[in-house]
Amino acid sequence: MTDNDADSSSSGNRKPSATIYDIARELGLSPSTVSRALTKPGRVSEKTATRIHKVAADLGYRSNPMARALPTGRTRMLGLVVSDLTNPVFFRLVRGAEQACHELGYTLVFAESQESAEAEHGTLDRLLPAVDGVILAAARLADEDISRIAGIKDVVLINRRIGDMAAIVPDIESGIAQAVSHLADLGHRAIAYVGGPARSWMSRTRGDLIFTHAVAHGMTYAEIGPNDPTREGGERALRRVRASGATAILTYNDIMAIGLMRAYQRDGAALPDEVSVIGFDDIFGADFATPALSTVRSPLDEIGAEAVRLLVHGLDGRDATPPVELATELVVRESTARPPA
Amino acid sequence: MTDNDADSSSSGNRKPSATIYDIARELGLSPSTVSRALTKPGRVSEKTATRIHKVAADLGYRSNPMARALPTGRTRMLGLVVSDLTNPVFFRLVRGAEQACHELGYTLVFAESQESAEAEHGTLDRLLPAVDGVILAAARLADEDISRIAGIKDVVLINRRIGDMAAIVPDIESGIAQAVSHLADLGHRAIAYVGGPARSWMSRTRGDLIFTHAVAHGMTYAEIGPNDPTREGGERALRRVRASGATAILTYNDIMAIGLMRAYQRDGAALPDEVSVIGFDDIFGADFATPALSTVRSPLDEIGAEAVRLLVHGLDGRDATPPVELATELVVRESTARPPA
DNA sequence: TTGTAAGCGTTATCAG
DNA sequence: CTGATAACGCTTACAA
Repeated sequence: MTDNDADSSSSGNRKPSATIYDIARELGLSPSTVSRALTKPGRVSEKTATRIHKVAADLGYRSNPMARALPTGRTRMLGLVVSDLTNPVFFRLVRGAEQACHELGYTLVFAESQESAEAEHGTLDRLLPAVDGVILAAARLADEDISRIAGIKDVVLINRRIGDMAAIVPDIESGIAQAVSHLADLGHRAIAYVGGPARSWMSRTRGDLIFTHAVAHGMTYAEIGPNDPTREGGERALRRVRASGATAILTYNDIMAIGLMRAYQRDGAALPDEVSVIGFDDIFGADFATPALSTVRSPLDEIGAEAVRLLVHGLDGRDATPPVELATELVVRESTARPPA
Repeated sequence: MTDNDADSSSSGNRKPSATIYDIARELGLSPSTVSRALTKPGRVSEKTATRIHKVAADLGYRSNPMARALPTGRTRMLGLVVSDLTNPVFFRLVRGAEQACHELGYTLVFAESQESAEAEHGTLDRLLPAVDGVILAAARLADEDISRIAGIKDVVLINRRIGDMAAIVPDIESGIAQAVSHLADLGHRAIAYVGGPARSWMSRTRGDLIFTHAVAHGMTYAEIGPNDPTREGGERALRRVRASGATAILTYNDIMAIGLMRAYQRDGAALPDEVSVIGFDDIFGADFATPALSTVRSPLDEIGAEAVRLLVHGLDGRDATPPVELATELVVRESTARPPA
């Protein structure tokens, strides 16, 4: 059996990758010296260190993260849990998180947690033992599930607060204030908020803030929901939205806004002349919807990155830096206009 | 309850999770028996097996994947490498892959490989030792880089062929045939293809196929590219597209199509009256662009899932099932019409 | 500065 | 059917 690596079936007999033992043997050193040279700069003589690095490179040595994780208890992997992989909101989040991980030398692992029941036996349970900590961007997960997870691993929440758990939440009020005064300036007097899932902390918070600002502007406020945070959710809300008599609608997120607009248009309504709509997040595609969607933009990438930093900060035992308040802002596009006369 | 779980800083003194030793001690058994009971059904007496499972549940035991990976050499993790996390094409791919992983008891890990240089030192190198195999959906990765990776771990390619490496590629011809005859039926005589990155196997393949079918229909064919596979790439192609004199445009992907349409519209062109455009993939948002984009749809979810199945199939030493040919199909929406008279 | 040896949680081999 | 015992690749006291 000669070393046939060029075998067509890629699986099978691949030569095992080099270990610190191979390097040690090659150099007549002890494995521990090699280990030190590779991980603890300065704790090994300059000379041997360079020799070791050279051989390591020659052998194409890569440290085995599993083997390293055993004695240290640290895998240098982080989990990111989202509620729906298909929701484009998460992609900028993922992006930011992935980049921060990269900078910090961590690897990102994903999971989708459709419902809390799923969380019990699903991917999450397989994921948890493999990571050092978890970032939770799963609006639909129940508080109890999250507490359970927090009892096992370090957790950072995104867009949600539970007690004093570490969390990254942008300053939503800034964007909402802008949105509501924008609407007021246009002459709207009646606002409706199409909410998301009942469980969603963020949906409630947005609703409350919109309410406060609407009232401050002497506007009327109606809340419609809970709804699925999906396009269909937005579409299905149409009748109740119409019934509210509002001329300006804010939805829990952009997808719902897009769904709602589609439903209006199918109904023969002219947008934005008949109603103004504003979404949240500024997801991919918001700008090429028709009309282009005005929205309260969240700095999703930074949120993802900050969550990672906060998490590894905590992991390193450093004091959890108080979460930076990231600003949100209104992006005015074409879905808002004066109310009908 | 002295169990002070409600400690404000979540990090710190978490109680170490139970091991098979804990279970063994509790029951006066040997660890190996516990291990068997938990992994090899039937190789342990019914009675002890149930006792073990009970205690395991009571103790909240989760097997440690790192520890398991060491003796077995298998981490039960799969890597998914994409070239741009921000590209919505990947959403559905990821979705499908994640689900298949879930079913097979694997965990999915992600990496973004912007360029091959990056692949050398970046996330990929940290990822590789941690996974059993990799799915490559990175059109921009050079063949050599891929070969290098294939020399280390099992690889399955997506939307690309290199030699006889395992790959999942849908039957693009079916969709292209439909697209081109659709255009021919509408009366178009001149087609242009706005290609993607020079390195992209898929871009070339699509171009070649379009060419063949265009000629077969007695149409004129022009190729424009290479271009960035982004919205900007599509926008920037406008002048050259116009210069081609084509009345029907196919672009390498949907985002470029959307970019191109925007550029046309900014230029004052009426779509689809002036030109028809067709994209590829049917990404999120294609249907709410204006005009709603006609596109050659790929079964991205299934592609992702099939890639995973093929990969773990190979991992298990079973003969790599010949990749199923998944069909593509034209989705006609509003971006195609008769050419101007 | 370097080497020795123990141990991390599991699986696998071999006896009993 | 069950129990010792030796790996797996790495880190980390503790010694030299």
